[in-house]
Amino acid sequence: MRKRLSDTVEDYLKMIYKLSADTERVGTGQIAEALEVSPASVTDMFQRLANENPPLLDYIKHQGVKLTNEGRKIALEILRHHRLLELFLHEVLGYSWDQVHAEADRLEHVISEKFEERVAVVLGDPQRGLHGEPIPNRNLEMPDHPTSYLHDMRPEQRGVIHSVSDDDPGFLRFLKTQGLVPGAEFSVVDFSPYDNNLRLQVNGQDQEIVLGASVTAQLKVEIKNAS
Amino acid sequence: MRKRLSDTVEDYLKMIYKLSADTERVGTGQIAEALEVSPASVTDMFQRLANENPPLLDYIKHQGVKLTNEGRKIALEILRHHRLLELFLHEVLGYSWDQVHAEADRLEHVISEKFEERVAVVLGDPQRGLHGEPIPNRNLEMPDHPTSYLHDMRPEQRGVIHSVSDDDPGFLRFLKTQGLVPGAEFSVVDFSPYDNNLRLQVNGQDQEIVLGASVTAQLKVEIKNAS
DNA sequence: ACAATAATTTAGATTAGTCTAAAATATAAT
DNA sequence: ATTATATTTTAGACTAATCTAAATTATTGT
Ligand SMILES: [Mn+2]
Ligand SMILES: [Mn+2]
Ligand SMILES: [Mn+2]
Ligand SMILES: [Mn+2]
Repeated sequence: MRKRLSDTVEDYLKMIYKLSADTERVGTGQIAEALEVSPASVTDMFQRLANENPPLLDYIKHQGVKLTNEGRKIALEILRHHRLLELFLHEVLGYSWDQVHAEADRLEHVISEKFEERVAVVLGDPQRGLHGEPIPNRNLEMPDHPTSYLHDMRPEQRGVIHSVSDDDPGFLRFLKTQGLVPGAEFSVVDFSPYDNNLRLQVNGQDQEIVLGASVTAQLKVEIKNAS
Repeated sequence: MRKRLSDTVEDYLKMIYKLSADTERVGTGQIAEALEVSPASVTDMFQRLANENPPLLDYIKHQGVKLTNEGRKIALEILRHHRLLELFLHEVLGYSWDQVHAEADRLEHVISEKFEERVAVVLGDPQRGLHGEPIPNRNLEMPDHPTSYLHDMRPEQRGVIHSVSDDDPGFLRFLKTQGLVPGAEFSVVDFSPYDNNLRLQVNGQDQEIVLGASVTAQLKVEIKNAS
């Protein structure tokens, strides 16, 4: 039995995990920005979590933090809850894909292991969330998944939308109108170097679409090998 | 939009509502006992809730509190959440009737109005909870329900179990083995004045059973008119 | 290499919810 | 009607999580 952690602590760990995809260490300012709290609050929390027993963070002054194995386990636990819940809200309670995130963000801290397990069974042990994200398995191992963004693709390349940023309902509704859902195949037809706009042809859509960097940086893709 | 209240505040209001079934005003000590906090903490909370805008409690020093209409609405809201959730956990996720309470006690504070509504629809707008309790309707009106306890019945009387105290898993499992579930009909065959034991014949059970006051005081009954 | 700027940390304060110990008040008993 | 007991309230303190303002440390540009 692990000590009961506050929602706040769980949110910090989850966010540190997410931002660790990009950089080895995560800085005070990044977390302050992402969680919308002051940098001073973040420093305080970093210190507290690094002094926990066992430590949840590896903290070096002025250089930010790295999750310990303990801390990562907790982050993955919460992420599993979140993604199972989103799917559950959609499949069982009929939420639309832009409505699930906010509800899951609260419930993820509150459900028991039993609830998690029952939901997983009802859903048939899914490996991917409603927005395409990989779901950590029962042992909290994260399945392999692509790490490229649409943002970095160039003309001639073909790909499949893997997963999309899920926290902005308006953005999600927009994506759906454009057919940009996980599994959608597309090819890049043009690139504008100054604004980083990409022109795409999405399979099944009759019009080509042009997307700015603020959109393309939110879409993870699997890049198809040229055949 | 009502201001977001803490889980703690919601628990106080819910408990005050429950204890108000017996006495007009609820005292400091009763709540301290029920919520397992010190009397000093309760006094503090009584004062804070009475000074809210609008006030959630009507507090008179040394005489305890009464819910205001505002306070009652919140208590009923949480109670509706709790009872819908218990039923949902049982029907949809396969929890047994002794396992639902603890989970619902945490989730009740966290689900949105939308979640509540979807669950109500999935369950077919139930009027009674898994342990027989009345469920406040969408407008937070509590349906009519009996207020007698098995404890106060006497030989010759017949009755139906209406609802049972739901917070002790062991107690709930015991009740099930005795056939003492909501809807069960029975007749009182004997009463022992010194220990308040009651001997019952429960319909469908072959053995008569003897129940002490600590059991009979936990069972709400509908008393059948002699016919 | 050194000053200017940016990021981070420390210091001190605040709020909700809790506690223990002491003071005040109400209830019960003689 | 006093006294004894039980209950409630007040006073003062603690923790988690936050803030602002000031101090410190890093980074960057010249
Ligand atoms: Mn999400
Ligand atoms: Mn879990
Ligand atoms: Mn319950
Ligand atoms: Mn509600």
